[in-house]
Amino acid sequence: MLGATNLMRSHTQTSHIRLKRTFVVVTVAREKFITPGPKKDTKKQKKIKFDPTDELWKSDINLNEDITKALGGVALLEKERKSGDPFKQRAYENAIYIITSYPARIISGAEAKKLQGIGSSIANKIDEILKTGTCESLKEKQEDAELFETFSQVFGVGPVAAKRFVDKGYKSISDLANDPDLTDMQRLGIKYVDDFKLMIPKVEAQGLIHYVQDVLKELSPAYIGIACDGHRRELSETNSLYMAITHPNYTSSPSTDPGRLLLDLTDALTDLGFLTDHISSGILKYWVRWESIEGSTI
DNA sequence: GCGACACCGCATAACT
DNA sequence: AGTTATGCGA
DNA sequence: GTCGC
Repeated sequence: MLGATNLMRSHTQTSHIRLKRTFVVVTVAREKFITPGPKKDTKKQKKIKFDPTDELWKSDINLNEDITKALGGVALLEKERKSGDPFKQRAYENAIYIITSYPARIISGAEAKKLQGIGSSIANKIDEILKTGTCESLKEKQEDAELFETFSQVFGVGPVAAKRFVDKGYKSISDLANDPDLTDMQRLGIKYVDDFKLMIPKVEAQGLIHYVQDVLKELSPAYIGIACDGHRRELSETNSLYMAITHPNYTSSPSTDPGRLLLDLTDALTDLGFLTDHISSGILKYWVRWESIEGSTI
């Protein structure tokens, strides 16, 4: 939460809106969420540390594209196989990023291993890539990895579900629609798979924000609703929209909060026909899909 | 060799 | 029925 | 997966 004022600290809600094609997400931030955590101290490093701001690392072209490409494939396979261990995944991404930025041709795994972020496992793979041009494991499972990536694009489908779909033999997103075990969120994700990829131009998002703010004002003039995230950062377009809403009398307490702050708003927006599909809904979080109203200027 | 690598709310499944 | 675990998004 | 203890 940016600029956590006293107001934000005691009571906060976020609303995420996406349009035309649109989605609204509303969350109430808890005190814990905006409390800055402890800083970790960095230690000495004997390995060569990657610093993207250093002139030394400024490389316009990737001199090791064969390596990073193969590693990218291996990373995807690992993700598919292990249903996405986030730490392993990050380790691969980090290594690929470093090698891509490396301003010289890598001629051995040992050379790469000197870099902080590249250990023996990736060093060995680099040797294999340099020797054979690829990794053995890549050849057989390439298609699975690609399908895994495709299915992962669906909102509500994570590594576990994506892997399940691959194992079931599905070949396209349209195949997923018939799966008997889809969650509601996944059904919506399939329905709006293209929709979710659309960006919301700034001007359009502003209209949405004002619309929500007007509805909020009508509920109670004391309500406060402000845009966050991409809008706050003045981006020309965003792929989603968040709002934080609150009220002077509101305090976020899971045990006592009846959730009315959020529900009053979403009920009103639903009655107006503004909200359509409800992705999820709770006391602290409310996600919905919404359509622009026919003839409306927003 | 072994834990850290950020955290949390919600929906749903898997428990008891 | 209530409780805990898992998957997911961000 | 890599790193640091």
